[in-house]
Amino acid sequence: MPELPEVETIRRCLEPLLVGRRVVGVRVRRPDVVGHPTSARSFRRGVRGRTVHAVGRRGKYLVLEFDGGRELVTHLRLSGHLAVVERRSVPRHERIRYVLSDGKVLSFIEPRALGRAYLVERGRYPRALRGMVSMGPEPIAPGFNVRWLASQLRGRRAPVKALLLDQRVCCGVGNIYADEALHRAGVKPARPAHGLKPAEVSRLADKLREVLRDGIRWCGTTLGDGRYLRPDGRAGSFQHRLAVVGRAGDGCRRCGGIVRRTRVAGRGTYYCPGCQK
DNA sequence: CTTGTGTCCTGTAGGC
DNA sequence: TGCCTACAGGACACAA
Repeated sequence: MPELPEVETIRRCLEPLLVGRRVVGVRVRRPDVVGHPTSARSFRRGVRGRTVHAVGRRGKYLVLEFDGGRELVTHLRLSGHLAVVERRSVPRHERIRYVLSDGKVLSFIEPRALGRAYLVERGRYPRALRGMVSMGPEPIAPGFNVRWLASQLRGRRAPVKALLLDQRVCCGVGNIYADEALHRAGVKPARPAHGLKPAEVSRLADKLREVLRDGIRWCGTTLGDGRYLRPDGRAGSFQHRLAVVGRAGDGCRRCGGIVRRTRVAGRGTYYCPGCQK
């Protein structure tokens, strides 16, 4: 499932392939993945003819900036995938197809059809995209620090993991990196947020930033489920460096304890009872 | 406001 | 072998 490091990897891969190219054709194969405007026809008409000026990212959203102040915002949700393919190639589960002026095709592939593409005017986000407006600071940017995290955890009795997954608190963080950050920080995912000591909050802020940066460095996490791939079809490699996710029953690499899988905040959760308190 | 639960969606894994 | 069900989860809707 693409989280901040995966979307950032996708962004970096797409940037040189898309900037300066014009979208000469749009094909919507599955209208319900168009989140805005309401009709696939107006989406198609609004995108066609536009030139990509920049490729950005906000949290887990990928943002293609067009001329004329419009943006194509895409959220990949759980199984979404963006691939640059040849003109003849039609990937399985392709939902939207953008034909580019250089003859290549940007294909929005989404087996579960939960991902969405939105065409909006810059800064004017529709109801369906209000998550973009309420989104917190990027954990890898300077605005995210111990003070911010402490202010968000204060007085909250929800499990600390639930707050890491809250995009208003830690944008871009999803199930994998939340578990990995908590493991690096030595904090049990189910701990009520307000019970964390200042040193633990501080460690968590540091480790969150660290694990996201590592995820980017290793080009994201490709697990068997979800099948995240980079736009050129290559896998990421952070899956080889996961400390707890997917390792239930195996030994913790730090303390030798047995990694467990439980359920926290309604999500499958991996942690080590030996070194996470 | 805060917190927990249900919903969307479909490929895959597991049971019999 | 093949059918069926449960499960996975990000973001949002909604209830208490």
